Amino acid sequence: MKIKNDHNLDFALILANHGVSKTKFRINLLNLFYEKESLTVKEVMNKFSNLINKVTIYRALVSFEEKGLIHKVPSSNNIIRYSLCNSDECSASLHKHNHGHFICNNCNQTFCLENYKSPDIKPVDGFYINSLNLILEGYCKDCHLN
Amino acid sequence: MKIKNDHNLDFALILANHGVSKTKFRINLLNLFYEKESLTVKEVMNKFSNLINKVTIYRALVSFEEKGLIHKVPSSNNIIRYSLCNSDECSASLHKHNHGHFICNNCNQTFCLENYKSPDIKPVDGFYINSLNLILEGYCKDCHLN
DNA sequence: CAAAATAACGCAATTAAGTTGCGTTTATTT
DNA sequence: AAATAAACGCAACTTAATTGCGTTATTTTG
Ligand SMILES: [Mn+2]
Ligand SMILES: [Mn+2]
Ligand SMILES: [Zn+2]
Ligand SMILES: [Zn+2]
Repeated sequence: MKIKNDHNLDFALILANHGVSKTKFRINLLNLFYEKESLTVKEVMNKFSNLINKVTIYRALVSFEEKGLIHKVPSSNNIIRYSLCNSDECSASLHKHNHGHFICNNCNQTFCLENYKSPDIKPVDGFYINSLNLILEGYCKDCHLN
Repeated sequence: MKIKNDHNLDFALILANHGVSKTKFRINLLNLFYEKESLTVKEVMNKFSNLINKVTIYRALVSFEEKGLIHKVPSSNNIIRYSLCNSDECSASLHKHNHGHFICNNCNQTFCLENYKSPDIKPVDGFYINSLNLILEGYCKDCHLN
């Protein structure tokens, strides 16, 4: 029992429970997702000071996604963002959050908007639904002023 | 008064009203948006049989967007989609639709889901909101079977 | 309506996100 | 500890998106 991170979580154990190999990098990557609401490949690269090969990051993200640890967040630019799955609301094959997410079109940070409740997922004739996301975009406090 | 399209609309006039130059291509492009729920650059290119330079398409889409004719549709892949603004719900600076949109992760078609009502836009402390989108993703009827 | 001004267009070159193959290293299983 | 499987790094590649610039089409003005 040697957990020493800001979340009192055993990230190696979480990885193991999801069938993901617990390498140093992947443990740190999972930790990172607990610190930031959402991440892009570039943001991960910067966080690791470019010491990790970008291909490794891409493949780790795909692996995390396949094993139900993270999911993609829709946005209007052409950069893929990932966000930690909420164990209450997400399963490996059906992702939703009960609240909206705000994406700043300048700094690209994302923020949870607890005020915005997203509708429940209900089946629709002939559509196989994998995810539901309520996306708000615009400028955050910092970026609006500039 | 020589309007001969499937929508009984004078696309040249609409362009003029929005301050967009009415070239043959842009008239046809606007027409195209009235036929398809959403479009990517590649889809536009194919519709014009690759006769229009892709840079021209990119710049026309940016122009349409700036003038409030179309807006981006968030998605989880890295390809930008545009959709016609709804004059009832969209303004040049604030875009929303009152219903969710479904994106097929295989054929990339989009479908309006009138059953899914999106919440109203309400101001949030320190956030400047430009758009609200309710995005559902998965597989459409055709692509689910394959 | 013709000239001047402005906006759109096409082409070539570039940037940057994302992917693939393969040999090597690290982790997991037996 | 040996065998198996997964992760990693590097180089090369693909493709979406952007930029510069000279040319052509549209719009504005006298
Ligand atoms: Mn999820
Ligand atoms: Mn709109
Ligand atoms: Zn911002
Ligand atoms: Zn489909």
